[in-house]
Amino acid sequence: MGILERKEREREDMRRLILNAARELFLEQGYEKTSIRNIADVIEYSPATIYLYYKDKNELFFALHEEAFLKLMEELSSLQTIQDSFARLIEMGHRYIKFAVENPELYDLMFIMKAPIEALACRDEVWEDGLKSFGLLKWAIQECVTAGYFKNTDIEVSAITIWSYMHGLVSIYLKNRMSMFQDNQQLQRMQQSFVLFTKMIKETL
Amino acid sequence: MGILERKEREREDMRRLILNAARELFLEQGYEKTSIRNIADVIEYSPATIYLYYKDKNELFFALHEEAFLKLMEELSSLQTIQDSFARLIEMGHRYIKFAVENPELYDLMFIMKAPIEALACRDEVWEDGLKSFGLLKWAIQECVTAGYFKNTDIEVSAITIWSYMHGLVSIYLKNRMSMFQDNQQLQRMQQSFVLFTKMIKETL
DNA sequence: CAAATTTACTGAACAGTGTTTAGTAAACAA
DNA sequence: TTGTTTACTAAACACTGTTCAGTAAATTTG
Repeated sequence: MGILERKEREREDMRRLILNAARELFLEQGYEKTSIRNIADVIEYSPATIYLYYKDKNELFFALHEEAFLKLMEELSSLQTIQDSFARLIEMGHRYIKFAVENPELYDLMFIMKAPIEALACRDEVWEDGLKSFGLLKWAIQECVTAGYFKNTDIEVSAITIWSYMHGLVSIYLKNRMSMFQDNQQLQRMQQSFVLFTKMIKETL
Repeated sequence: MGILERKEREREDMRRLILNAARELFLEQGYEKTSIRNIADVIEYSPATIYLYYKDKNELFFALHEEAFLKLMEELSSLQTIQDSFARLIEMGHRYIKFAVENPELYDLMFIMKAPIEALACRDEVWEDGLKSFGLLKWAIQECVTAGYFKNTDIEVSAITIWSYMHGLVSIYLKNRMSMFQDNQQLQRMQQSFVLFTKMIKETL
């Protein structure tokens, strides 16, 4: 009975095909200007076909959101090689900013847009990707505590605080709310602020 | 020649009428589910009429965004009465969080959605509301420096850092990315984080 | 192998969206 | 009173996400 397996394979292939087209369009022209019909055009299938593989647009963008988390985790993976735990946390911050600036649409999908979270909600599942990356941050902080860099023991609260700062910084930038600075100064200001924040956590966490 | 003045008044009235309807619908059913046709229905005019008073949807939501800033500034106005400059800055933070939690749609409009900023961009004006409220934050920080609470003299960088943290905290919450905590714990965690952050800036800024 | 059934897909429709335009009726100016 | 401007709208355009009846091919059954 290899037929069922082949059909399952073909189904996965089709899901990939759709996802690849969706990603392409999404990344090159943004979420708002990407329609199911556009995606259907690219893969040369009818729009209705997409609904045989993804329940709705939210599910489709949830799948992309998962991919995005995979990419972020990949970019943070080589972090374990850094010995000093504080340096590691700082490098984690650098890469988080880099990821957000280089992949604004993916960042939006991961941490701002409703669509993926709505997809989760109506299947009432937990936000595993979020949990996992938040876990990584907590781990990095725990290591700093163990190494004696941080005294504060409530790692969860420390993690929220650090993540809030990081998310705020990049999303103010991504959503064009840094227009009080010249365009060419914005990234510089972010760097300056990041340096200040690292000093803050080093001295008081 | 009182006719021209009356017409101008009528024009303003109509803009108000549209804006009130838009605000009502927007606040009770969200941005995504509010259409020009819905607004037209409420005020009992044709959809096309709205376009005689607002260039497009972006302009309409820019007007609401301005209102929202007025409301935030109002909520922060009675702050000047607080004598101690550090206590004042902290209270400012409290009220910022309160505003965001109580007016999630307005907060979205002010700091996350593209629409209002796009309206600005295509008229190439500066983001005055943003500048003004950022100015208020800088003022509050300057007062803390003057009073000897803060040593750090780069107020602009301090302001970005504090605002980033505040914005991150509330927008993670508003965009439902705090699901790693039970629903009833989320606001508590935010408070705990805020307390930690106040300690951080008190000790190192 | 032929017939019956399942699977994969699509055209067309539904109910909406933002926006534009041609045309109309009322208000105003001459 | 005539001519012109103003305020408004019906209808259309080009879209959107989503559903569903119908079709043709693939697969299973007799």
